[in-house]
Formats: sequence, structure tokens, C-alpha cells
Amino acid sequence: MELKLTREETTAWMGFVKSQQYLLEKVEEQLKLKGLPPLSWYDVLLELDKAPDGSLRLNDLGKKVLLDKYNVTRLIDRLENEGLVSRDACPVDGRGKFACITRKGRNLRKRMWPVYYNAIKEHFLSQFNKKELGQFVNSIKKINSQFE
Amino acid sequence: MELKLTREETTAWMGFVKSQQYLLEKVEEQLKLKGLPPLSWYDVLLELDKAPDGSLRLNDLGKKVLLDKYNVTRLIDRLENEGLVSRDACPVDGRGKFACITRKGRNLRKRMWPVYYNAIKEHFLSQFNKKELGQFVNSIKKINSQFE
DNA sequence: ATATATTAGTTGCATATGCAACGAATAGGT
DNA sequence: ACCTATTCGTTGCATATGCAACTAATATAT
Repeated sequence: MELKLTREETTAWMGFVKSQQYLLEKVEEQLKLKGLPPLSWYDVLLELDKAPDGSLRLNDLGKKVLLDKYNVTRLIDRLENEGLVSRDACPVDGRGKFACITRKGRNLRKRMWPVYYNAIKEHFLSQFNKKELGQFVNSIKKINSQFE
Repeated sequence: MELKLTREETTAWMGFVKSQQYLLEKVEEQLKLKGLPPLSWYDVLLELDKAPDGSLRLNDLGKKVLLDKYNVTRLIDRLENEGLVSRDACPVDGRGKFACITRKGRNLRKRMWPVYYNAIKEHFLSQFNKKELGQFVNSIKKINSQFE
């Protein structure tokens, strides 16, 4: 067993990891600069905004944003403290809770989007032409197919 | 100003972010499963292992692994506590410190590598053929070129 | 040469995350 | 129906990260 990566394989993996670190750092930096909360808040608000009635069970929300349940609890705590979300009981499952986005929450998400959008455009999408984007999406889909 | 991403652009960005979350989670999971420390330790140990004399100024190390200086200080604290690294004064700059990898540190890195390697192979590289890997590297290089 | 600004690294405090254990409620097996 | 196992969400405690302030040393300007 060889346990050695080729030069290209190493570049692929290391470059992949670094690129994401750079990009997310850029996004967070821009949000902070505009006095906006971190990307994790956006992710949650977006999922709730998209959901019917603007609400999701905490458990389902956690799956969508890839957070462990205790982190969901606490993130929702923070959002609730800011009045961006409310916690509602679940009528059909006594254990469950819904997180429900408020008007204020929807507004905040709307204000965050342009900042996020610009960072994505400027640092990510701008690097590709149409064909390259297609290839990139292909690669990403292959990686993600194993996780679904 | 439109502020809207196409379906493909959204897939590219979201998929990109998710794929990395999944992959890093897998790597960390495997390391933990084998009773090994987190990937951040590996990154530091690798940089030191590669460096001449196995040592780097904390500042330079921080740039290589994309950590802020206070996080470098503390990560090196932890590694030093485990005897994986030593802190040495810098002869030419009284402010500076070197982090220097110990034999124990080199050994630990060696033990971590197969676990890391297997995760990369199994969940990342296995998804590509030679040509696809080349395309992927191309894309990644484009993204990263703006940060160097 | 002296005063000022910058840099390297560290530290205190606030916040965020991971882990294991818990209580309450539901689901499954007999 | 009853007992057990599982699930949902939360909490206490330990660890990790971010921010701003700090010390000590070097670099810059006049």
C-alpha cells in the first residue's frame, strides 16, 4: 500500500480546501464590514424563508444546514433573542419544536443577500466562463452524490 | 442591478460549500475514530515537517495554515503541551519565536497520514477520472490565483 | 539619536462549538 | 397494555475561536 498522492491530486485537495477557506473568509469579512451577522445566520434564515409557513422543525433545519442538534438549539436561541425567529410547539409531536422566521428575520435576510451575492460574484463566479462553470458543477455533483 | 444567481450558479456555490463541509466532516470523523487529533494539528505538523530544520516562525506558520496569530499561539500551546513541538527563541529578532517539531511530533504526523489519505482517496479522489481531476484542478487554480 | 509607528507574540474576556448526559415524548415489540 | 428503545430538543462542562488590549522588540522618520 503506497499512501502517496500525485502532485496533481495534492493540488486538487489542498487547493480545494484553501479555496473554500479564502472564499468564506471573504464573505464573513464583507458581512462584518457592513455590520451584519455571520453566514450561519443567513443559512438558517434562508431555509426558513423558503419553507412553507416560514417554519421548520429544528431537526429538519439542522439537516439542511449541516448542524448538530445542540448547535441548532443554540443558534436558534441567538436568533430568537434578536427577534428574528420564534419557537413554536409542534401540534403532532410533543417533543418537537418549530423555528419560525419573523418579519424582522425576513428583512435581515434580504439585507444580507446583496453582500453575500457580491462576494460570490466577485470572488467565485467571476473566475469562470460558462463552460468552466458547467464542468465545475459536474465535479461538485459527483462529490456530493455520495452523501445523499 | 439584478442580484440573482442562475440555477447553475447557485448549484455551483452551494454545492461547493456543502461538499467541503461533508468531506472535512468525514476526515475529522475518521481521525476521531482512530483516537487521533484534529486536522488542524496535522496541518501544522506537516508544515513544520516540510520546513528546513523542522521549524518556522509562528508568524510564517500562521500564514501557511491560514490562522490568525492568536490562534497560532494557542494551537502551538496545545501541541507544546503534548510534546509535539517546542518553542525556540529567534536569534535575529527578539520578538520572534520558532515552533519546532519534535520527533514525537513527526511520528504523530506519520500516524495521522494514512487516515487522512484514505478519507481523501475514498471520498474525494475516487469521484474523478484523470481528465475530470485535471479540469477540477484548473477551476481551483483559477479561484486561488486571486488570493496569492 | 530620539521619538514614533509598526510588528511578533501573548493574554483576558466574550462567544461559539463539541461531547455526554438528561427529561420528555413517541415508536416498536411482545 | 406494557416494557423497552429511540428520537427531539436542551443543558453543563470542557475546549476552541474571535476581538481588543497589551508587552517587548524592531523599523522608520526627522
